[in-house]
Amino acid sequence: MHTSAIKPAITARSASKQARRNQLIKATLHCIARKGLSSTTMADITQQAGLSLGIVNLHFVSKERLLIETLQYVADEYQQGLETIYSDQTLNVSAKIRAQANYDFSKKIINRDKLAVWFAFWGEAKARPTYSAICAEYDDLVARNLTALFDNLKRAGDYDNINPARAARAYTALTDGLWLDLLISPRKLSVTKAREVVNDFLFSQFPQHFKLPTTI
Amino acid sequence: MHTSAIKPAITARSASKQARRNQLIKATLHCIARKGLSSTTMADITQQAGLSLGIVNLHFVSKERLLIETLQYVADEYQQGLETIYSDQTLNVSAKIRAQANYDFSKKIINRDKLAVWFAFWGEAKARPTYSAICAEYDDLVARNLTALFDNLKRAGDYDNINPARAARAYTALTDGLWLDLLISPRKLSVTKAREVVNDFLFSQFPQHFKLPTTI
DNA sequence: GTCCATAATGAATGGTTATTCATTTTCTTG
DNA sequence: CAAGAAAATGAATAACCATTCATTATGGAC
Repeated sequence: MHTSAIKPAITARSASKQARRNQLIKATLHCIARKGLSSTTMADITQQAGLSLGIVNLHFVSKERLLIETLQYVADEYQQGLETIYSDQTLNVSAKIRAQANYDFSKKIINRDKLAVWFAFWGEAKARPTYSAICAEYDDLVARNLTALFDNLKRAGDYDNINPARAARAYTALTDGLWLDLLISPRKLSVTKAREVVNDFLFSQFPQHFKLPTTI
Repeated sequence: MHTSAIKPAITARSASKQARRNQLIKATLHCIARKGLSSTTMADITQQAGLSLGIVNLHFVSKERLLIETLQYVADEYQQGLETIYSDQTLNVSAKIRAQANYDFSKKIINRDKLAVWFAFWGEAKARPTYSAICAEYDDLVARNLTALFDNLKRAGDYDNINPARAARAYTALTDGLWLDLLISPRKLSVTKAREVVNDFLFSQFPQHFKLPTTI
């Protein structure tokens, strides 16, 4: 009763706090996707969450902090998915690359709402160092791991002309650019087509390890 | 005296009006790059231009209109440069592609201020159809022309595996992504490196028409 | 030089929005 | 159940900002 009573109380309390924070972050995501970063207000967010106006300041101190934690949330989610792939011992090198390509264009990562949030923050990044710091961090993870994977493939095949670091740069730039296209002109570019573009790229760099997409 | 006096007066007047508009657009560009789209105010813009507070409403009716015309200005500038290349009769197909690649990473196009402006608007694009319409328009121009150029190369060489439309998509996505990288982490990616990535890509797609970059 | 049309100014206005905090509600503990 | 702490509320506040418009400056025509 004595000692055991303390811990549940603390956990229950902090758990509920974390739940509220997540609830507000989710609401923020939704609002940014619908209205854009610049015209999302505290009233929008709290209404979307079904809570009262003062709640954000109670849990996040300020709007700016909430926005930062929202970006961090999306970045963390993406990063975790990738780390699961990178650390999966059952996958060989090319399977890992394929897994990342699938992941990068999976429903979890690229619904238009999440894309809108990414680009909303990227748009403000130059003016706000905190935003670019968060973005740069995940960029680094991808660059390091992909370079290592490509380097492995290079040793495994006949790929004298390949520069692994540059190929990794190209891959991330390619996916970022395709995401942008999916956001801006979804009528012109479908997810299926975007996948084909990535597959083309991988095949052109490592023809011994990736298949040529079915339709030319 | 009679008839000749009318014309100069009109031109002088309208020229001065256009000059004021351009002055304000330039100031807007500068402010967005420094402070971000969301925290650029009318006071910022007019101060930057060295003019009075009411001037924007006089020349552009509203802030929103000024922003739209600012985006249009940057988009037009980019588009004009490209059209000059596409219509240059002295260049053959691969020279045109090389010219575009040079142009896309020239000082005129990618100073960080202009990149910041592009991405600021892209960030708001989902929530504001007017923005995405302007962006989509230039996207289309590039897609059509590059596809045609790649198609030409395909006929000229031994490129059975190439899908010209997809290669064009890949090129634009690649450059968009590299621009983003240059904006977010300029410490990690230099313009020189970005150019190498693009050259690698062109070589990998059309090895008979582009040179392998010097350093692997 | 005078007049007048046009351009520019910036103080005042009104609408919007983040933040605060006194009050109320909810939940835990004994 | 009582009491008290923690969480939540939302009306009030204060800051900010786009827009307006009465007033002033400018420059060309005669």
